[in-house]
Amino acid sequence: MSKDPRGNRHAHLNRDSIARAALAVVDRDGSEALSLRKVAAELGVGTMTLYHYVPSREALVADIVALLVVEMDLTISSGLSWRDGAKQVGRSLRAMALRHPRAFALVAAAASDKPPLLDFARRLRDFYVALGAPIEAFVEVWSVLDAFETGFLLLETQAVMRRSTAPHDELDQGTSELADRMPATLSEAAYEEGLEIIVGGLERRLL
Amino acid sequence: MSKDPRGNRHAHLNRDSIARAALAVVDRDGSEALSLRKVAAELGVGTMTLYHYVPSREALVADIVALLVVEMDLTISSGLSWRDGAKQVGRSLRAMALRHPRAFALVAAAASDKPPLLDFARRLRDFYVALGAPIEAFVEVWSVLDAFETGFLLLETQAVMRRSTAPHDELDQGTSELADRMPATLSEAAYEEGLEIIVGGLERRLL
DNA sequence: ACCTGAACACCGTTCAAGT
DNA sequence: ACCTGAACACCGTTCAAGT
Repeated sequence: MSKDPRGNRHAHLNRDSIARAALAVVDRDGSEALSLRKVAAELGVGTMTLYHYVPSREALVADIVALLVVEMDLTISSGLSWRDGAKQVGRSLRAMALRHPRAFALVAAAASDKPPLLDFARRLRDFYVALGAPIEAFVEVWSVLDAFETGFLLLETQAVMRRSTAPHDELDQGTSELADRMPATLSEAAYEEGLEIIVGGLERRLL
Repeated sequence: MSKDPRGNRHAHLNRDSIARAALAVVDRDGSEALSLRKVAAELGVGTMTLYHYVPSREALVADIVALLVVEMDLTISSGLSWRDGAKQVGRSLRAMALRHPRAFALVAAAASDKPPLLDFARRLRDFYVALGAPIEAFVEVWSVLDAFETGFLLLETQAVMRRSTAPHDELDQGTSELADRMPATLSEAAYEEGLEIIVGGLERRLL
């Protein structure tokens, strides 16, 4: 290991690069296979070196969630309505989930009152306010819409992961039929349908 | 340990009693604290004894989910409409989630194409069919409604668990305000509102 | 100053041995 | 036949020591 001018043995190592390596591990091996030891090995450093940048495994997971959440598109194109803005966010979340199906469970399980998701919620609130949505309604709108999106994408990413592994053999007929219809249902069309129902309902009721 | 007539040293031990002990551990210590070793200690048996009844930790978690899912109320009172049936199921799921806030994450993360949840999906389909809902629409209705309910209750059970621990001190003002308004929003009223929006929207669109 | 191996207290699970 | 301790291959994390 060569030393950089400041004496760091690993100049490429920092909180961000560690989070990216961790996300790569999750994308490849699944979220339950994430371990500090594996991430350290991936980066070619000793396990304990990571503790100089990240205080705990929990913090590392939060960093991964932060990395995923910045991928979301909250840009405001001119003339964007509140309805279309909400749908744009929903589609952007789905695109992120499908880019990282094995990591999405971490987003769904992340605490909504702490930095990575709470910061995102703030960005989202500013987005809605900029679109002219009444701020009082924000938390209501966000919770109902976000609940649907998280729940749906949790199901859809599960289905995506299943598709790339084994089929259902051992199950009886009636049950299998139901299971086999799920992949088709957990689709872009169903998601758009859900978005339309909820965005339409919220508008009629709150705005 | 005394022996029963059949020679079993632990007559009270079976897959169901193990699942109940495991659920008790999760309700008390949280889902991430679940371990076979702890459940065995709770039951006063050696860790390896559990393997004669449950094949793996994964199966034990599935058994816990099955235990939770049978708590749901799918009884059909006479004259029940499809709309009210859907709401009854939604309220029953919420009641279950609030009875087991620390265990609900296991339900949300459970595979929807395997026995515990798939069996429940079948019961649910029969319930909707009995209420006169068109069977073709079932998977669509179920996925949109279930997505909202799972997502919402994941947020609400998180908030419930937070309430029984520390408050938010270290966060800056604007962010805290947002976080502080969440508990009030993740309430029965918001859940009912979401149910009404979605059930109404689905009826208008599919039925 | 910066990094890290050894060690500790946990896991799930296999296997061979206890009664 | 029924049960289980010891052991293995993993964890996250502490602490004391390496350069």
